[in-house]
Amino acid sequence: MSVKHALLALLEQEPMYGYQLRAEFEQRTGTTWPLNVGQVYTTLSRLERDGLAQGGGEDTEGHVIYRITDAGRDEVATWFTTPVARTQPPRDELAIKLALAVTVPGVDVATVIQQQRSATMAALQDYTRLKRQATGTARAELAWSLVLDSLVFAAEAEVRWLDHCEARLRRAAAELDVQNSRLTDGTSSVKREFRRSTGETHADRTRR
Amino acid sequence: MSVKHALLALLEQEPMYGYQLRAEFEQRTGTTWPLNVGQVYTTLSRLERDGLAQGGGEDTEGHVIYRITDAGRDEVATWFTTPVARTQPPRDELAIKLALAVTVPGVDVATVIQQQRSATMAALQDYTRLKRQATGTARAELAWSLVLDSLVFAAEAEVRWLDHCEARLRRAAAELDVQNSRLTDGTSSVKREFRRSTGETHADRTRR
DNA sequence: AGCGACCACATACCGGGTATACATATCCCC
DNA sequence: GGGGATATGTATACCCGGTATGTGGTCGCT
Repeated sequence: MSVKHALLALLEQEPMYGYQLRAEFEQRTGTTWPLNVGQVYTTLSRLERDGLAQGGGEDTEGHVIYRITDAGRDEVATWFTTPVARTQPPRDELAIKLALAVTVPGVDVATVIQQQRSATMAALQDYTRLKRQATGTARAELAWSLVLDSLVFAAEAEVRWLDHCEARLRRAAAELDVQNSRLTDGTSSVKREFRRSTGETHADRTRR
Repeated sequence: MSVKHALLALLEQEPMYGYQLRAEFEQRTGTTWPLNVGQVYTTLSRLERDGLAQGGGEDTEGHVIYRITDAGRDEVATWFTTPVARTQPPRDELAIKLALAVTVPGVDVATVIQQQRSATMAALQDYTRLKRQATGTARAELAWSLVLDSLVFAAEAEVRWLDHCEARLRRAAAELDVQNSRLTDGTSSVKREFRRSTGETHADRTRR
């Protein structure tokens, strides 16, 4: 949903055509998330379908110009005033991977963690190198710089989390070994135990 | 791609049927990311199409059992040994939102930041409340606990980043005001300046 | 004239994700 | 014991995000 609202926000500033929207989006985010032109056009047609934008008029050079509607302006306003929901965070590939690595036997979790930390720290190096280039004071430069900072903060948190995981796994190693033998001789009993222990039903889960 | 590999990893442990795969996945992640059953079946059919898993046999109760293939085992192994790429990070809605809020005139950035911080800190409260419930020592409990920690670390980093943004915006306020007048009287010149300054071409961007 | 780049728009296609249909089985309760 | 709510289990339709590709036009270069 972020691309849809971002395009709307750009259209609120000024009517634009598709190609221009992509350029403006990438300028502001420093091409951190390159935006495929095709997605711009499909998104625009959906915006038009939903009555949030309206395209058709041509400018002096024959471009198909899209302009925001009143409903679209409302949508942008609520987007900016409503915080992004943290109740259903997007799937985190790394967290899923580690959760599986811990629970599936025969996976060398320590190595997984170490390799990931190396990769993330390498990414951090790239970010700090890029930061040296983003020293302008223009609004777009500032925005890009903030986006970069967000990547840095996220990567640093990831490294800290990996360290934390290592520590917890080391600490729990002894207990886990005990638990281990209980797990291996009866997988189905474990499963039943899980189902019984969570009062939650299938319908509860599908309903939300 | 994370769901696909997660299901494969579960199948490596033991042949399973669709419904069971969902239960196992949610047990390990503590229903942090509820998994729609439909996605399990579509993913399984894609896995079968790609030769990574193979289903058809029925168990004693008539369930459609899927089992991993050798190619699937290879896929899981490479998944666990290859770190998740940070070169093209997934789109961060909040970062995009702030980048737009900063560059589009007429948006109260300070309020956006404050409201987001409140929401994120509320989420943090929920996480710590949940953490008190996850005190078991079983493998699945440990995995869920680690997933929760990852959410906590990410949320904390987000709050820190928001503080950081506030500070930078305050510091740059004076310069921005100067820049402001230059921006408002010639948007197209800014655009041209951007295009000229980045040596990168459209083809470069689409090619990668 | 021909080649290659860039600009601009449009569409096909795929995978992730949700909602829903449909069929059994179980359980509770009047 | 019949019936409604609930749970299990599989399958499919649909939408959206995202990528790749097709088509046509302009400009500059050799």
